[in-house]
Amino acid sequence: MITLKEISQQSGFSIRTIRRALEGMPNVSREKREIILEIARKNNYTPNIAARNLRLKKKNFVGILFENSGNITRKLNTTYSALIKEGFCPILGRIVPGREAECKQMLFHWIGMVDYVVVFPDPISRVKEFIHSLPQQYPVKFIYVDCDFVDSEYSIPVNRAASVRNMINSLNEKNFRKLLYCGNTPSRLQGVEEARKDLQLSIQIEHLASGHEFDDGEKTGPAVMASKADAVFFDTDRMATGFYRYAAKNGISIPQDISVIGFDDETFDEFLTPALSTLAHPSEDISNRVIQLINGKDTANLPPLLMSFIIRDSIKL
Amino acid sequence: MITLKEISQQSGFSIRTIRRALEGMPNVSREKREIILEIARKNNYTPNIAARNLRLKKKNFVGILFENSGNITRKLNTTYSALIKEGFCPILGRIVPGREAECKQMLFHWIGMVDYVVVFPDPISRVKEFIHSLPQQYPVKFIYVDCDFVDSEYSIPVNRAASVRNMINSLNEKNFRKLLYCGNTPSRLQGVEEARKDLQLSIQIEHLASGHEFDDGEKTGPAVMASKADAVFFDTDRMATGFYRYAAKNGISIPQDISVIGFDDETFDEFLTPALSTLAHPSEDISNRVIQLINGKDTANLPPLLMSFIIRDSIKL
DNA sequence: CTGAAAGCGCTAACAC
DNA sequence: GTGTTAGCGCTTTCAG
Repeated sequence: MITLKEISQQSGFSIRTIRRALEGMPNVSREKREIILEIARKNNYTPNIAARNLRLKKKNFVGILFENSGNITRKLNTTYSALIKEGFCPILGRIVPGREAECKQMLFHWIGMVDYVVVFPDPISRVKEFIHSLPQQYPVKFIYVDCDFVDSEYSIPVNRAASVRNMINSLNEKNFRKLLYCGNTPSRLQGVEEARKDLQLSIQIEHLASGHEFDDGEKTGPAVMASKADAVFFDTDRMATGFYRYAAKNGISIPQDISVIGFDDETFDEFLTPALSTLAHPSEDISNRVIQLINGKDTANLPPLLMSFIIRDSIKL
Repeated sequence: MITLKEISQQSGFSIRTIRRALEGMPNVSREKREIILEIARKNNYTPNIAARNLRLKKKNFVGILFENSGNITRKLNTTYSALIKEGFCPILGRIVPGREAECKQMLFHWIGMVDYVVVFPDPISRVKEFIHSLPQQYPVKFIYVDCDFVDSEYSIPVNRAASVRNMINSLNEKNFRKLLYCGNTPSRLQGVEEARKDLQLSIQIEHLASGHEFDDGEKTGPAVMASKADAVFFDTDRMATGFYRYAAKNGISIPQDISVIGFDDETFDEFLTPALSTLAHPSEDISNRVIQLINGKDTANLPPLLMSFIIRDSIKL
């Protein structure tokens, strides 16, 4: 890895001249420029961005912390690309429940590299306290995406309750008779309540409390079918996948016997059989707000974002 | 973000003393140490690692390039954790087919930050030329994991053919009559051939050429069933998932009617119904070799790694 | 047209 | 015990 200084020594010109040549600035004689460019090319010169940032007191890196262990979700991917497009360099880091220490060590390395860290907690986070404790510990700004348990000026809120309400309204318009909500998340429950109260619905809604993992989805199978609902809405796509297993084992056809709706729009949803309908995070909107925040704009007064209802084969139309 | 210099100014002691206090070194009087620690704590001092690395000409960051767009695979996760455990800081970056420019820009930022970049190509890579071109362009060392199309002293080879052969041998021992291999990948084909030649097999093997995406798996459905094989082995888990859809739509029971084996051990495999059997990458072995390489050990003479055959519900025993 | 030099935040050799 | 200083690779101001 050759440096400006070395190019300067090899060529005999000053560092200032090297830079002028490399940056294509005027005021360098043709011959010198060519000599310099030749040396740079031959040695594969690339500037040391760490040194540049140090000098400029400016940081091109933006941290992205995400919790979901296996999947890089759609919203994260969109933000990642948007950051690169804006000239930043995203660096990804995982938070794994039970391995918070790893994450701390990583953040420690990030100091001096990043001004901002975008946090994407799991829709149902298992490391709330840890995420909560971050801002006090590191001299960087944390941007919280769809994270209702942290209050910060750098928040990008998503109104999940309103999104659930809209989804229920849509089912109602499609003449579904009875929806069973399966899970136990405040935002979803609130959405269900809002739908019941605010809208004139003919659809009947019931709630079945349960966990929100794969196994929970499978376990609720008998109760779901006993409810005689014609549609079931789960807390997570994982859960819905669990219910798929119950259905497969018990001769239940989706969506003929019951329509299924998940939450999150995980990448595998469309590869399930039948492809899973779900509520999807507003990836584009999120990445736009992230960019705005990093560029110093105040987004505190903007309204919360909404998720969209993605209808796939798991819904009987 | 407070710096050593500022602590020095606020306290009136020299930078050297500050460091000694902060690092817990001897030769600082108790009172001074306490004053210093107090200032540091109050201002939340964290060292600027970028500056430290610049000074030490040492780089704690290790890049990890991965191609698989939605999933962070098991082998990548294991390496990630291992690196942190060893005191390095992994920074993740995606390669997305069609977006090589994004990746280049990212790598550009990494220069000066990293000495090593670990590359995890997709099992069936769509950016071979790009990956091939990397070493010539950036002054860092690229470590290639299970990447048979690049030849480098920093390679971690995985013998996929031998792994396939072992899997077939195992099926043979379980008294399967006929295996259909579905796909079109040289390494798998070679494994099939080796099994045929080297082993005394009673199992019959046929090959059905096809693509290796989700849709290809679904499309091969009729031919797979027509083959009367009692087990089918696909090029990828994605493909196997596609075949699951065909099975679901056509009343075919897995594994009663046919056993299914994938390749990759994607995170969603165990959530499919039935849970998908597959060949899994040797995550632990890979991460160990990565660490060895980064620590300057020569692994060129070590034997290639082997994948393991993970038997789940999709195989009839 | 070209060069010298300061300084970003940190570490470590060397002095007192 | 404590302070001074050079230098990592880069950018930029100022002087010729």
